[in-house]
Amino acid sequence: MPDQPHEFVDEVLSVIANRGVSIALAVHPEVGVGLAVAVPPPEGPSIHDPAPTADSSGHDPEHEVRSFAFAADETTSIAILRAIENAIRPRWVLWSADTAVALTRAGLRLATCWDIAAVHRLLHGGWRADPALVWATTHDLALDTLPDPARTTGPDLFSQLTAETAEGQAPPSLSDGHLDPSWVAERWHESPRNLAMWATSALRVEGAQQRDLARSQEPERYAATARAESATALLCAEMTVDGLPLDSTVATALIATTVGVRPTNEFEAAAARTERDATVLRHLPDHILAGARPDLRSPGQVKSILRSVGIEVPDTRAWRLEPLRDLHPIIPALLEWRRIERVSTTYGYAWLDEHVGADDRLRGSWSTSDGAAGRMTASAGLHNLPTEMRVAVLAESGHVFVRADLGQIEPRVLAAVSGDDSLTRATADADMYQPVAERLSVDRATAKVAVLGAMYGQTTGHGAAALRGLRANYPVAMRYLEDADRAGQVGRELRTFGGRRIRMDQLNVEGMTDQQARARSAAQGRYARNATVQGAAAELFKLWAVTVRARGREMDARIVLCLHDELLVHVRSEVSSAATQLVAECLQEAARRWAPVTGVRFLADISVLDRWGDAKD
DNA sequence: TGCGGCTATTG
DNA sequence: CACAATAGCCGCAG
Repeated sequence: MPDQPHEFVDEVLSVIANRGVSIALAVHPEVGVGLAVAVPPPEGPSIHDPAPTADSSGHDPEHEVRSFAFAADETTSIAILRAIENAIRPRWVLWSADTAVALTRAGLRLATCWDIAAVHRLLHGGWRADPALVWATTHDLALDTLPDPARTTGPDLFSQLTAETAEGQAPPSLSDGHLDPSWVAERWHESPRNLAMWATSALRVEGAQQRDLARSQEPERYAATARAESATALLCAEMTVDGLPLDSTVATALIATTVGVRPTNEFEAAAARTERDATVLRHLPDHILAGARPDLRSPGQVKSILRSVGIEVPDTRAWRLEPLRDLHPIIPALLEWRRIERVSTTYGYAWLDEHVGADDRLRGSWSTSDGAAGRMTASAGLHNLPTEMRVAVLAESGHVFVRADLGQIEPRVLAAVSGDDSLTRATADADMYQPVAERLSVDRATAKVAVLGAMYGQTTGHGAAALRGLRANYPVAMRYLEDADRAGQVGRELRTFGGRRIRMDQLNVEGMTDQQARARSAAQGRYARNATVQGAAAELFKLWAVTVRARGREMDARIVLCLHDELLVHVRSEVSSAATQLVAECLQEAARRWAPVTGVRFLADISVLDRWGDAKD
């Protein structure tokens, strides 16, 4: 047992010589490092084993799992991992992206990984992907017998069993096969030895996921998606830690022009609120104001006060009130109040205080995929920052943003995943709605609405006539969408092009009227129809992003924002043209790897900016 | 206290 | 108000 970090590294590397091998990792800042790796036996494959059968881990049964443990503080742990990373660049197997966030915070940015949770979400859909569930799924255990972590009394309940496993290499599982909940909660980091066993469990799960991918409908493509998802988890960890450069002075000024100067205490804040409400309430007759003051934040009360001035509306959404502007002065006053109230509550001083650090970085947490079609998600308003606020997103001194967005990504992706030759030919045009319009003998706007309507499942309105034209001219693509729609309507399982499972388990029509059930079924159809396109677009986008991350490392290009079809890369000013070229090349590389045969053209609009808000669309 | 509904923002 | 997301507030059930 080595007691110096470099001896430990040497021992690990003496066992793992080849680059790119999978090493499972469990790490804790106060405990140390645990590693596990599958290695071939030293004498080579044995010849006397008559019929080697793949075990549940999915790894070659000839391979022996070796585990390593080292007690260390956080700094030493990071140094060890960095030495191994630099020597052989392994594919680090992680239980989840939490580990990647912790390592990134500590200054270690891994090149590649296998994110067990992300791969689980890819293969099985849904959001939950904790070790207990993933373990049970990969071991074909019944999910209804999953131990409830909340009701577990701790180690004492299973002390005999865990004492036994602590001596050997067996993963910490119960007699029924489920992961021991006390390990999931606490015990995994009680000692370096436990970390090594926890890593061993992770390695078995990774092997099982590889096995499941190998047996899937499209083994190579789905496995490629799993690797890209894992790399995306590393990118998300970095965006979570780094944040988005934001000039808080500019942001503060913007907020001030809308809601006024920052209140210095609760009293001032309340007074400003009352004053704001009064700009609307003064348009009301006295007898309404005589009772309790109406609450403008309550949609029901807004409806009643509008009724009191003779305006009857089914709801009070802005788009519905907008045409009624001239009917009564309270309408424009209310719309303006809503705009200001919105800034005040969601993108005001509280938002600034909570999410923007002293280093002028806006930080939210990023996740690799939502629970549905697989797009990335972000909190802290990173994905829905009002366009006016984007002028505050400012590159650091000596830096610029390279901003790139994919043009017409969803219809191009539809052409690729459906394999529609006619639609693929249309993608040769930089504006693919133009050739579609010519083919349908309609104007461009109509063609665009029709194509989008087909992907969203719209069946009524102006696009309806053009929809028939689409079916006649692009039958393969339209059939692809209609097949997905039908599957969704009856709750049949569906996967995106890259293999993401689209869950359809919310088919609960109990207690519904026939009409409600039909509406639900139609909604699921639209959902499924769109998820195949939106999900596949997300797969291409993520592959593009992680390619930029990998290739941009040398010039220290940092992706600071991902917005479904848009990338914002923060780079030193002197490499801006190299970075621009890189982003363009990475798109072509990603497209080639994602859909190597279809010949669909993908394009990006790329510009160099100081401020995100200077982007021209 | 938790959750559905309403509203607003984005792609 | 087609498809998706996050977020804040209100009203109501438990």
